[in-house]
Amino acid sequence: MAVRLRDVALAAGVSTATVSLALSGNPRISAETAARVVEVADRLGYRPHAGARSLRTDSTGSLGLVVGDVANPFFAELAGEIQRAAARAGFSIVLCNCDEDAARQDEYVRSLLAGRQVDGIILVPTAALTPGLRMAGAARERVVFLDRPLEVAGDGEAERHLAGCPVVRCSPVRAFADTAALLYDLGHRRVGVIAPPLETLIGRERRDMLLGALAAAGIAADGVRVVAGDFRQDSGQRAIAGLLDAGGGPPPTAVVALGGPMAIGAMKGLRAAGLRVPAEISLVGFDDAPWFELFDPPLTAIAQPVAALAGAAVRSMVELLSGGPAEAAEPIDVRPACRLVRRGSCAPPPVVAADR
Amino acid sequence: MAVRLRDVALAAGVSTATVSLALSGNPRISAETAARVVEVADRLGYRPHAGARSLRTDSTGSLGLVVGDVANPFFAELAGEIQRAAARAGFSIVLCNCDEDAARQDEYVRSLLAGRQVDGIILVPTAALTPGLRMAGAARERVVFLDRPLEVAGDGEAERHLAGCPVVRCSPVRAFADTAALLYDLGHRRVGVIAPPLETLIGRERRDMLLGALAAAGIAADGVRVVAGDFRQDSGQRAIAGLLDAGGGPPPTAVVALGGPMAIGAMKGLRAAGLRVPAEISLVGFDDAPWFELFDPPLTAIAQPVAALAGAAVRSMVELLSGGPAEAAEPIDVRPACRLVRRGSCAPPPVVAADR
DNA sequence: CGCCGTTGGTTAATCGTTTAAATAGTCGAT
DNA sequence: ATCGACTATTTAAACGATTAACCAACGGCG
Repeated sequence: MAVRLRDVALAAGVSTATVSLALSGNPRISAETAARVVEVADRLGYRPHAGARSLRTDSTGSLGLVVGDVANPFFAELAGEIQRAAARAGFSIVLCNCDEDAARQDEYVRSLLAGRQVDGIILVPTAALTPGLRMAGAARERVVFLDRPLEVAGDGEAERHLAGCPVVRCSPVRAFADTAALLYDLGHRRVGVIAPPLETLIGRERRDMLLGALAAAGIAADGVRVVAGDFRQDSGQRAIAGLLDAGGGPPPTAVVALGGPMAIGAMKGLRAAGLRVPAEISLVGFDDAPWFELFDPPLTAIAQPVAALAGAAVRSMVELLSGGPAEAAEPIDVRPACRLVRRGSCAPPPVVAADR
Repeated sequence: MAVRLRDVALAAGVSTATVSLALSGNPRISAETAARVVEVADRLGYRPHAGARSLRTDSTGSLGLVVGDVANPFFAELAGEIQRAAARAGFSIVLCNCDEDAARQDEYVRSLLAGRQVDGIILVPTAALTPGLRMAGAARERVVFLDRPLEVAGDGEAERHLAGCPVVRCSPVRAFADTAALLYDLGHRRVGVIAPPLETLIGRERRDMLLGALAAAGIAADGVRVVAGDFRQDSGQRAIAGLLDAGGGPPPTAVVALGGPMAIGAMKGLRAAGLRVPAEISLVGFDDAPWFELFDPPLTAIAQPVAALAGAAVRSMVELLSGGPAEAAEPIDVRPACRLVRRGSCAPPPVVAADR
């Protein structure tokens, strides 16, 4: 049923070695023979048995992609772009949803890598340094971190190596500065921040960057209130409650949600709380989607250059696989950077609530 | 570096055969030996080399998932659910975006299957019967069609077999009836339909089912106007133009878009045309998303039971792989069926435009 | 003529598992 | 003691591709 190398060899009247070499374009095979072999091969519809090849060469031509959940629109777009970029580079993608769960994430990277199911893994890490990742780093495994940098705690052997895994992301500092300026100019002085989990580096990093930007723009630190979510939509919704009725001073007049689905949750939360956006409270999201413009109100959000990110990730992976620098030191900051796309969800704070 | 079966055998003081048998739970191995082997195996962190296993058993433990584009929210959700269901069944998923392009789709099914990269393919077919699919069907390949049934033109050998591939979907008739009733009751008598490509069976099927429902509800056939899209967002937007200024009678007072992203496009198109939804024109989409409720207005749409669909698809695949009926005749209609989720995008037609 | 280099190809070993077939050991019955 | 009939384990043969090592044929050259 299946046509094997041997069948092609038989049909072309040469040895299997010749077929293999010819198909891989080895110059030791004469042009005529090569041509004949190729012709026969695709007349028979020959495709090399992936397993056999993988056994022999210890490489599979596929990459693992481990994300929180493809249903998250940011990941969906990312997955699409990565698959396309990978296909162009001759790789296929095996998709894994870890549901933002560290244990599941670990299990996926371990089993994909250890079982030689893939040549490498592109990982959008969900959590801080877990045992599995630590091991992967220590073993100099083929992992590229995407979008979220990973914490390197301590300075043991394992950590040093883990740090060596390439990290691909893009800088939000400019977009944060724009956001801060926008909010300040509109008159906001109290802003709520829905951050990613603060146990993770990315959580603290985004928070700190945003806080820095707000401060630089002139919004006093004691005007900002931070609550952490877990990247999921629900956590965004819950966070709104926390932001709104936490004891102490008056509630924020603007909220920025620092992770895709959390912004959607926030919008639902705000609506549930009976607050009108942007008349009574402004909202900025992170990770854009084309249909945000159809929201009520159209959601202002910080967009990541997804295609560029995806391209850089697979490029980085390919390089890593072809013996690139295992000790790649600095995160690769992809250009173009994140950018703020202004839509309708930001407006001046209500007069009664605005101080000064 | 990598720990092989032999390493485990050595460490446990038995032969490789014993290890293999023990790990697969073969009762011919004594309980004590088995226990020892298992213990050693996971102390060493042994994972079988996927390629080697695949070579020997001619099965890979992975399934191909070929869709139009994961960035399409319906596919994104589907992909997530399928990956989870597959994981539960012990399969991993290799993801392929064919960008709603028939040639690319063909290429993916051919290369995945012929190269034994996957055991089977779950396919949301993008087009009518293509040569590649015809061959796949003829060769009794491991393919399950999902969501969109496939046209079986002619009655040659190839077609008969292709028809044998299982088809998993869910019936929209109830939801269509509800839609028709809703529109009728609101007073609509002229409705525009944005259909999938009419060269495809799914396109004609959805159109005909909807038209039937509209007629049954009392909306005369000459009141409905159909224009086809290609499932992509842009085509929905363009379709609106076609629906609106096509010569002849007055424009529709309601539009139903029969495919995910096309509804979003339609909404953009309507807005671009300066029409207010639902005051001036009503809109119903197909394929729901949780954030449709945040749209302006909240988009009424027909939801497919995605998780059920995904579950049925992998179940069907597993059954097929374990020697199920290759001649599986009828499409498997998944329960629960599609259902109409009413939100704010439908209202009575404007009085001036409403006839009678 | 004999030797060498080159060109174009083949032989055979190998990758890590699985599994049919062979083998050793044990026990009971004769 | 001998012969099955088990049981637990091992031996060895695949699976299909890649590739190092080998070889034949042919010219050119001293």
